Amino acid sequence: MSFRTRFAPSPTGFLHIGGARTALYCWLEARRRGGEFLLRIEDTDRERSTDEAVQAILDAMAWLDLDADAAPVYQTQRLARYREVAGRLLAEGKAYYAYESKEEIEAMREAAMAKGEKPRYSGYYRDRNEPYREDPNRVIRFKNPQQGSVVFEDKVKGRIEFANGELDDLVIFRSDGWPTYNFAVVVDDIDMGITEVIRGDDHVNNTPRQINIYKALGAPVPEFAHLPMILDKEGKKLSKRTNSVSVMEYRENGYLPHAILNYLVRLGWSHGDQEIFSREEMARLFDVADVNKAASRFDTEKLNWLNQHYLKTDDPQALAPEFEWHLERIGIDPARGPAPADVIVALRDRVHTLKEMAEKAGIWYGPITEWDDKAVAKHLKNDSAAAVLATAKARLAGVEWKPEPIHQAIEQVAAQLELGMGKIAQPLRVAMTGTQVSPSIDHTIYLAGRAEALKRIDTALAIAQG
RNA sequence: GCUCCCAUCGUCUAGUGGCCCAGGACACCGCCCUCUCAAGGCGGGAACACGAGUUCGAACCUCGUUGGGAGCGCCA
Repeated sequence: MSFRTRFAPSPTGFLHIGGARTALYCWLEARRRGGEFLLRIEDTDRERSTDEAVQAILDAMAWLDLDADAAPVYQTQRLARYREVAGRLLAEGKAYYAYESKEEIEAMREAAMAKGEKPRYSGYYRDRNEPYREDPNRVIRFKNPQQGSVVFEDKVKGRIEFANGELDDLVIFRSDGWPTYNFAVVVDDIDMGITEVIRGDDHVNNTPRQINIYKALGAPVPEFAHLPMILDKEGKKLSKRTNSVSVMEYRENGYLPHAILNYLVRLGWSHGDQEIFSREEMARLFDVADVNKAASRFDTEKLNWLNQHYLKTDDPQALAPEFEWHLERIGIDPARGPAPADVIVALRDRVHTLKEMAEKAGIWYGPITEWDDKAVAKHLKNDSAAAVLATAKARLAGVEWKPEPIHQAIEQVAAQLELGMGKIAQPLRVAMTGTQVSPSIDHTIYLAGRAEALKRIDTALAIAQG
C-alpha cells in the first residue's frame, strides 16, 4: 500500500497556527515518503460548520502552498457510506441501538463521578436485544471490547496503552441521523487509504476507541503520530483573545509564507543546529518520528527574525507582488512611486515584516505630510544646511539616477564643502522624509525620483533659509 | 475525581551512558563598523525541575516527588 497522510480540519473557523503546523507535517511526511497528502473537511457538525470557514481554510492552505494531491473530501457527502458501515456493524452484532435521553446520560455521568469513577455510559442496551423502535433518542453505540487493552506505538509519543475497561460504548450515530467524529474518521481513513494519521495530541485519548473500530471492521490500523500542542508566549493555550492565531492574520501582519513554514517546522522538530530550511530541504529532511514530545511556545521574536531573513535573502522581484498587496492594503497605489523591488532593497534590513515595510514606504508614494520639529531644528536650522542643500541640488540635477552615482555625488558635496558625511546626509534626509531616520541617503534620494527629490530639496531650502 | 501525556538556558532546540563543569539559534547585554535607523562582525551572561536508585561513570536508564498539559459529549 502506498504511503498516504491527510489533514482533516473541521470548518468552524479559520486555519489557525496549530492546524497549519499539523498540515505542514502531514504534507512534509507525504513528500519525503513519496506518498500522497489529502485534505478532508470534517463538516458533520452542521450547527457550527460554515462555507466561509471552508473557503478560509482552503485559502490559507493555498497561500502557504501546501498542495493536496486530490480534491478535498467532504464528510457531509458521505452520509450514505457511514450508514452502510454502521448497518454492517449492527448486523454483525458489533453495535446496537440505545434509547437513553441526553438527560439520562447526564445523570449517569454524574453518578459515576460521584463514585470517583470516570464518567461513562452504563451499557444498559448493550446486550438487551430489544427490538428496533422509532424513538427521538435513538442512537447507535459501538460495542467496545470490555477485556484486555489497546496498545499502539505512537510515532512521536512512543508506546501507549489503554485498558478497554476505561472505554465505554461510544455513540457512532447520533439521534439526528449523522455519524459522530470517532466513527466518521475511521470510515474515512479506511476508505481514503490513509496509512499514517498525523494530528494534534488532544486526540490521543480518541485513538484506542478508533483502533477498536478498525478492528471491528477488519481493517488494517494505520500508524499514528500525535503532535504536541503549541502554546502562547506565557505557556497558555493559544487563544484568539490574546494572540494572533489565524494564518491569514499573519499574512495581514506582513509575514511571508515561507518564513511561517520555516518557523513552524522548527517548532518541535530539528535537524542538528540548522535553522534555515528551504521547502525542498524540509521535504527531504523532515521525519515525524523526530518530532519532540513536549509542547512548545510560540515565539514571535524568532518568527520576526526568520521573516526578515527571507526578506533579506529572497529575490526582491519575487517578493514584489506580496509587498504590493500590503501597499494597496494601506491605501498606497504602487504605480504612483518607485519600483516595489527597489523599495524592498532599501528597507529590508530595517523591518521585520512587509506591513512595516509598506508603512515606511509611504514617503516615496506621496508628499511629506509631517515635519518632525526636532529634525528640522537640528538639521535644517543650522549654519551649513542651506549650503549643503544648494550644493547637493546642483550636483543631483545632472547625475545619472541610480544609487551608486547619487552616492558619489553626495561624497563630492562633502569634499567640496569640507564637511563630514553626517553634516551632509542628515539635512538631505530631513529634506527627503521630514524625519531624521531613513535608509541610506543615496537610496532615500534615489527612490524619491529626480524631480521629486529636487522639489523636496527646494522646500527644505526654503525652511532652512526662512 | 479518573485516564493518558509531558519536563535541558527567558524561548526554540542539540544531546540517546563517558566526546558535556552541556552545543546552536532567537531574545538580551557589551564592543566594533557607521550618514540616521537598521543590517553585519566580535564577545558576554543564561539551563539538565527535585529526590532516590542502577552503573566505574548519568542530561541521557529505573522508580518516586513536584509542576504542567490533554481527554473523560448524540463537538471535532
